[in-house]
Amino acid sequence: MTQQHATPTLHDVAAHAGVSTATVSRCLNFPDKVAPSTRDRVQKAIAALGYSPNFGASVMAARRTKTIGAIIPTMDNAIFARGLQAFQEELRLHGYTMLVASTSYQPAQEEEQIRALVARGADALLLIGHARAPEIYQFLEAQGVPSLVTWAYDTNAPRPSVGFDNAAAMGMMAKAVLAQGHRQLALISASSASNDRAKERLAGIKSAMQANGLDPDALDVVETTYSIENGASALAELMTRPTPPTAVFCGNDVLAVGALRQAQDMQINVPKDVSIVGFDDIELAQVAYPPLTTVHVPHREMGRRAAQILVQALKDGQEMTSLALETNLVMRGTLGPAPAP
Amino acid sequence: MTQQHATPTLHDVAAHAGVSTATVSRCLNFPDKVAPSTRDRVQKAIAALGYSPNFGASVMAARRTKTIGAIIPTMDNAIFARGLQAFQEELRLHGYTMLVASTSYQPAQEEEQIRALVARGADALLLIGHARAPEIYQFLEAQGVPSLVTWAYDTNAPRPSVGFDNAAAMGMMAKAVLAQGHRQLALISASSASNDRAKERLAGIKSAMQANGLDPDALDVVETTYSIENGASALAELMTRPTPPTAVFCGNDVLAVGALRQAQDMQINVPKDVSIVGFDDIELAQVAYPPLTTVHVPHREMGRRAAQILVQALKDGQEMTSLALETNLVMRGTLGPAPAP
DNA sequence: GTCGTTAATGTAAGCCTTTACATTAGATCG
DNA sequence: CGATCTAATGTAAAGGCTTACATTAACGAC
Repeated sequence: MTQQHATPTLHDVAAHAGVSTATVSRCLNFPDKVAPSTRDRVQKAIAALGYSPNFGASVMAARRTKTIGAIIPTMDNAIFARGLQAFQEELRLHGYTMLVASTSYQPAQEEEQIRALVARGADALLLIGHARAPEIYQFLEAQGVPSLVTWAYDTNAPRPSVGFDNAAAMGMMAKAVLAQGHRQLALISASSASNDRAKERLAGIKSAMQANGLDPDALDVVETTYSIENGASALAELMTRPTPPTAVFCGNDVLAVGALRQAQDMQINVPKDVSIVGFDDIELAQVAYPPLTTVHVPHREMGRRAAQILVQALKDGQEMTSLALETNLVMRGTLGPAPAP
Repeated sequence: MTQQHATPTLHDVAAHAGVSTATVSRCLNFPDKVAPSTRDRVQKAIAALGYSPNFGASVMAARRTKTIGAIIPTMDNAIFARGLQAFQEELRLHGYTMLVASTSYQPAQEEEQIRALVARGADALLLIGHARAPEIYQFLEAQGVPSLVTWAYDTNAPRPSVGFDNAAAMGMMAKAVLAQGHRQLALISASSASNDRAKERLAGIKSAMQANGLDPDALDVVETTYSIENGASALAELMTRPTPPTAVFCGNDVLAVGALRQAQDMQINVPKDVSIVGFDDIELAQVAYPPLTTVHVPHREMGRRAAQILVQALKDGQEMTSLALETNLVMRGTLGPAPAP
């Protein structure tokens, strides 16, 4: 006749408080739909029994998990960390949980992860960049899972996004570089095939060149994967070409910092002999030596806003509207005037 | 009479394949418990209907979510990113999903997150460091949620952990520093009050000092929060004291890199005037200038192993056994001989 | 052929909440 | 005071899967 010590259920709470299960449930989900006195009683019962709702049951009954999935290329470097942290913090404020998955910049892995998170009950998804197969969007549509693209902003894209104009941001940087007299330009970039941010940034440079009367095709592009090592070897390659660049754009700060280190190793002075500029303004940038001139992206705000938009959409079922954020140049020590020929 | 296009259920698949729901379920969860021919038929039905199991229902029926929570102090810097990435990858291999939450190094927030993840149905938890209120462990015990501590290894601790001996690791570094003739030592560290890693690392230095006939109390400690900025101001403070240190230990690489930058700003040469050493060996370390001498921690392996241990424990219900990992010194450019007095 | 054994499959009882709808009790008003 | 309305609460039906247990089939051993 000993008391069972199974975890208490809604039922137990209801009995203890002398109300129906519906009332307890309402207390939990819509507190102001129940009379204060009843609410009190129920809350006491909950406390007394140490009740905590059963997640599975509530997911099943309510047909939502209060979970939002975020699918990012990588957690390995800091590019996405700060934005994601902000995203998660904001989500929490609204009672949502974040589920992260990473794809190592592989479209196939991304698709797999998207399906996995949807199967896992994600109520909505945060995606990086617009570029992906149309079937994926159809799939999400069919499953009724809203998705928000971030780290990019494109008025022409059919889907909502919160981010910044990668082309304009990099274009701004290109203008600054050109203003320093550089004419031999190079870019170390991620492969632009399946990465629309990379593609846009490249486009930004090219159009700035064009605006300055330069041939955009003269831009020397090395495509590689984002890593310090790869940034280093890309720079090595560039600097040993017949006509080495005097300014090197990098697709992000990680590459830039690698390039910077390589220049150092090769005894090439930055920015005297060659200028190197990055993109993102992550922590690395200010610590590099010389401190990296780069494009500042408001990662935290982007994450916060994305969360707000998503939660709002989930709440009212409305379409999401895109949001453009500002980027700006951070002039530090790695951009200087072009060396005299 | 149009075909309903509701999402198909197990039931539909069973009907389509001409088997019972139990068989379909088994096909999904224990494929080798069903005859190959049946399995084939079921798989075809699944494909034909585009069936995907309902997460909520399966959680409710199986009483597990196949989700493991990871609670880390922060995602903002790279300290935990790499280990977590490896943790997640390994988890995926076993069909588990990772749920992350961060605490900003606040014990209260950590407790909240632990409860949130458990409420959210986490089957197990990954925790950083041993130090937390006993009630939390009791709570986890009561809820039947296994937890594994990582980023620390302590034979004396009552709970399983996979990590490394923080005291020994930092002790090793201290020995190297002392061998360079340094006698005026300082430490920039996180508050050791609720951070056992910090406490252990401090202890490691002190015992090395003792072993060298130095008074451990002569160690000049500045406690602060992990950030580049704070590392910088801590160094500024230390270097303006009446007898500035000749060697500064840092609780992690983030602090060290901040200190390094500050030294630069103050025109203090590293390592000629002062040596600075870090801990963790994150990406930052090799990019700093001069490249940081630090303690290498096998983050990826730690994450991978933690995942394996946890999954195993979940599978067989056995107790977990601790695992100690090796750390090693990475001598780069920021540790040099003590300057002549 | 009979029995025991094992492998494959089926039956059906949960699992615990949410929520549409029904009911009841007060409050308001003509 | 009866009708109407609203707020608070109750009733009970899903919701889709897992799994203990039951059943059946197949195969050898005797």
